[in-house]
Amino acid sequence: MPRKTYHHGNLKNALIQAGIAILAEEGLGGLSLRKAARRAGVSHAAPYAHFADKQNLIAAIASDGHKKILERFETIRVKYPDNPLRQLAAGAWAYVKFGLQAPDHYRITFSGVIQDEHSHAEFIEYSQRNMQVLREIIAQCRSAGVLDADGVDSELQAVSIWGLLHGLTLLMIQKQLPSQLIKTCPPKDIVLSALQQMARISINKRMLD
Amino acid sequence: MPRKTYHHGNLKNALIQAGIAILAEEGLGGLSLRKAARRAGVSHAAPYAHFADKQNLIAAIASDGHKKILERFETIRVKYPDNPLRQLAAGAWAYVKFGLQAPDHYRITFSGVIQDEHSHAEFIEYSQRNMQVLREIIAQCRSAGVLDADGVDSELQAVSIWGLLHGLTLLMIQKQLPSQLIKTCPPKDIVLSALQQMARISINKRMLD
DNA sequence: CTCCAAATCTAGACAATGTAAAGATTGTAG
DNA sequence: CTACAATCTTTACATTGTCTAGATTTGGAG
Repeated sequence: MPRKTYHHGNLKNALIQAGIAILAEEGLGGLSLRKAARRAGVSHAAPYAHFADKQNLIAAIASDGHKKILERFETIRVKYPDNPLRQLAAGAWAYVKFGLQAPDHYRITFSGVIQDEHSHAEFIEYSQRNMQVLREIIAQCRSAGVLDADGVDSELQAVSIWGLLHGLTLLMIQKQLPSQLIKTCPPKDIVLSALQQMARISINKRMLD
Repeated sequence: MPRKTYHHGNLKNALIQAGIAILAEEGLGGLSLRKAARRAGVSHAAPYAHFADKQNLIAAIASDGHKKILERFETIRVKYPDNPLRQLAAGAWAYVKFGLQAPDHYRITFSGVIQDEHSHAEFIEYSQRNMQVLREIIAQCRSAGVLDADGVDSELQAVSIWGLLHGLTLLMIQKQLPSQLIKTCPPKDIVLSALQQMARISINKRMLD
């Protein structure tokens, strides 16, 4: 069905949503500017009024991924305001869960399309805020004495935990973990165990929710 | 310069090497079947005698990545035959270093192109052997008492360490770690710290080599 | 050695894609 | 109301993945 108005009205956002939908239905390989334009009901060159090139659409989709992760973090922080350890546990699981629920959206979010520090300001912004949230949670855990400092710089601790979660998420998404393990051990248990090994914290499965 | 013989002689391998070279020079986005064919000095359809489609060339390149990582592991194992802890430390760093030296080769190796378990037998083979090596090193560390078992299933321990290294490698490759940290802390220190946090092992920087 | 089938390579074609250019339509600031 | 800027369409072109038909070469059966 063709549009009534010549102008779409909200094309930029429609293209981002179309892109996310394509990722969900057809995966990374199915994403194209023209297909997104078709879904939004505009001509194949219309996107160029809003995105300089395909990379910029991808950057916008990646920003949206970071934003969604950030929202989940914020939700958890207000849910357990005075329990930083639970924030850490639940936040970690929420992060991984986003990856499992929207695998290709997650992958594109961390696909490393953004090299230039100056372009894609929104992406940089959200990405840094996510890192900042993790830093804060870890700082609070340390202050509360529920997370070992152990002479480890807290920045290095944050980066290590993030790296761990990121790596496991990708390996799970891409089915690269030993099939033996996958059959006997649900993702949640893998994350729980990994977190305990890394941070030596006393958490249980319930605290991931 | 055109070939002398009608038949290339070793086209399959030449295409793989061409692909790896393209990855090094132009990155993931620059890789195309036709470009690889051009480099090998054959027509654009010649690759189809050796690879059913582009995915199969990618799978072959990914297999090569796994093979190179495996070779590094083996080298380290014969270098420190009776020091499993050092095998773990040096192996971990060798893994990350491969990612830093050949970022896009590393990325394509773990890009998750292989979904079907039955196709791409070579990839599955190498991938499993890499996992097996890590398992063995960890088992030896445990037996030698230089790595805490701590009630953690050894498969989960292996997967966690792998996830950690994989995640950190990607974040470093894609420059997604806080720029503040990058400026003050070389990759080697990041890996060393992460390993110590995860496995609570007593290793120093020298042992990574 | 001969000859044929299989393996390998070329040439040509097609659809999909990213993207540039030129022009049409619409919203809006003055 | 009008001129300008933003938005959108149409047309066009190069690149790419992949298919088909045919040419060349190789290896092995007889």
